[in-house]
Amino acid sequence: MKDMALKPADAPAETAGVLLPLPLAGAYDYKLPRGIRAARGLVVRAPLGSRESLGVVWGKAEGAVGDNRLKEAVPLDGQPILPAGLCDFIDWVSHYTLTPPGLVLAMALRSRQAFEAEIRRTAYVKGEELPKRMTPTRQRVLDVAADGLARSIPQLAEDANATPAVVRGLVEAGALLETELPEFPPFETPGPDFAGTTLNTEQDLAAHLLRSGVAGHRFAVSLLDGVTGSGKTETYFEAVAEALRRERQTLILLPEIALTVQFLDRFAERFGVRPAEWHSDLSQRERRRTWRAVMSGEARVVVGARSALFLPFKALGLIVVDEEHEQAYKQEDGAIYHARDMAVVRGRIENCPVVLASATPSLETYVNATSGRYAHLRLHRRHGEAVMPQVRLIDMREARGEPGTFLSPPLREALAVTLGAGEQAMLFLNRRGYAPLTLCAACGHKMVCRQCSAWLVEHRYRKRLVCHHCGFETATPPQCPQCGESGTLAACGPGVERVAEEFKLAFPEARVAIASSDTLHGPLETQMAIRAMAKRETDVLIGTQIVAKGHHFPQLTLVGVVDADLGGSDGDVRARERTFQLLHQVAGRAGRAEKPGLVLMQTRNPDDAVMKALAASDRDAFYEQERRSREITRAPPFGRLAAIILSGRDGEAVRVAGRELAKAAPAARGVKVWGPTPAFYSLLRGQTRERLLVQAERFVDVQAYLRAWLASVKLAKPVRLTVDVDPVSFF
DNA sequence: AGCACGCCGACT
DNA sequence: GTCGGCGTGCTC
Repeated sequence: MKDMALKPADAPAETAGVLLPLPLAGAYDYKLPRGIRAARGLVVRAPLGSRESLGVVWGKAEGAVGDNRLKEAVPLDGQPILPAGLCDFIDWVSHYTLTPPGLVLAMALRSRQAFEAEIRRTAYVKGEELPKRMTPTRQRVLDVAADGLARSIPQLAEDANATPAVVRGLVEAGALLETELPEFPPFETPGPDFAGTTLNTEQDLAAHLLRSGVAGHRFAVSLLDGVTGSGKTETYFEAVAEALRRERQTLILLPEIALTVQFLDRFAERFGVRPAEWHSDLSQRERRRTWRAVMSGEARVVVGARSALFLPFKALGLIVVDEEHEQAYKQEDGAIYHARDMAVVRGRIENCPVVLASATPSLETYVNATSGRYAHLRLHRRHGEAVMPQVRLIDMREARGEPGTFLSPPLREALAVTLGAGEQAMLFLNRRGYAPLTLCAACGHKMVCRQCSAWLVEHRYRKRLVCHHCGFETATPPQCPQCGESGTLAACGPGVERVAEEFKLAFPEARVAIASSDTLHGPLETQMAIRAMAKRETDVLIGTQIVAKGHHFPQLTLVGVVDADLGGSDGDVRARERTFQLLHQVAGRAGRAEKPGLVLMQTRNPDDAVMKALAASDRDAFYEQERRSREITRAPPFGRLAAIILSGRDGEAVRVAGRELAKAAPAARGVKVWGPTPAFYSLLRGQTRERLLVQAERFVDVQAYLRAWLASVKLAKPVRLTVDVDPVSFF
């Protein structure tokens, strides 16, 4: 910062390309004040039309606009500079995802007032002098201040049980001296050796490798691969400790905020203090505080959701992506990116190790780990005596119960045995509400959302039909809106509510709880339901994927999967992988203490590779099969995919645009373009959606191909075009 | 993203 | 006659 002033004051003003946090194609040229060097990353205030925007010096001026017409951008006070690693990362993400660089910058500058001058607060400390007149109240105030800490007037008054007037009197008398307090209390530094850990041999070996990676200060990716309860967190905490010892920062990414509370406590047990947090629920103030502390290097460890990737780390020494296979890492709106993949990129740019942790890695990561691109650190053993549960398949083509029932006789029998033995059970069905489809028995009319093309899901407790995509709701009508017949609307298929109804009928005395996002509002209620289960106030928990994640119930010995085929093969290359991951995770809930667990999965495809691998508890058999199938079909990671989504209110315009775009697709070796086809939910929130899919061999530069293609077409106004490089969902 | 300019309905 | 609705387009 200092050398910027070294330029002679009479040197001509420099120009620079300034990136603005707006969806513009590139940087805009500006003049800089005389004597200010155009250093990349320099944060400026840039006049823009009639207003002013924050901007960042990005490079040389492009020269598209004449120098005489350039406005002057002024550096902020203190001439803050974004870390070079962040600037390079923004460019990389922009290039890879085909997102305008300014939009990516906007994600990085999400704390708008991050650069405003610190608001310092006046505070008071005890001085040398004593007041001429001493009263008991005055004495109390001085006693409180005796510890030397600076406090505000109201704070002192409150702590000493006095009125602010008394405190002010002491200030007048010179017994309290005015000082300034920083705007925020500093982040405390976690202690790498606060609490010792005992690791088993396997964990110790993995921890050793991770530690030396951090010490070596080099980019390398490791997959920390271990079943639930094998101590992945404890193991990578050793790498965090090493980064702390070396005075480098750590970023730990978690897939969702709901998981952070428990995580923060666990972190505090190991390191003495909670780490800094970063997620969308932070207040403006907390955001500003954390952003600044990350940039200054004061925040040593940040735990956050995917957006934490765009924080201005001063000296990043380690990135951990926990539960790396989670789909929540894929950002689907605004800039579309996969936080796990971008974490690897950031690690490469920052020259630091990246640790991916999972019990059921994504196939991409698995392939990278088994091919030697990533280090593969496996943790096989579970804590204590816990063993993996036994998984048995129930062939629903043979074992169906009464029509309209969803719990097969073998599953009912197992439930009876478990409850009879005084143990707990869980029924898993990844479907909210009572029934996913309501159909008129007389005319066959299906109740669908007018905004979306999705079925309306019946929520019987609330007596409403709900669209799970746009939130549209309507009272369940007494008669069919199509043919007008009464009492003909029939619920088709099960949701958790319906399974609960059937269960209660069969086991009237059992204590049941339903866990879905409809019954549990927020992490607090989820926590309460989990506690009730842990305290054995619930016998059977019936839930959606909300119950699949890491809670252990020692008395839970039976897990029933109501429909293991859900989410089947709807054209999504990753559907099988996701089914496997989810069911594996659900199965892991059973038998975590000394009691052996049993998992029963109801399926109509018992010969499917996913089911067979689950039944044989042979995870790698599934991965190897899936790897081969992806290799044959040139699906990721053996080929590249990119989706182009066209959307708009005017359905016909969208379809026309789709056809025109397809016609303009350049021919290229190793590239196939499919579509346009209506997107899976072709109508979403009233928007018509069409999709084109680009399938390319690995040697193809997909971004260059897409750029050339999209530059050659001009779309009609009411149609929006989004590019999704490496799509994971096919909505 | 803002904010201006611009061309059609109900009002002090 | 104007105030204002938000559609389109530009900002170095």
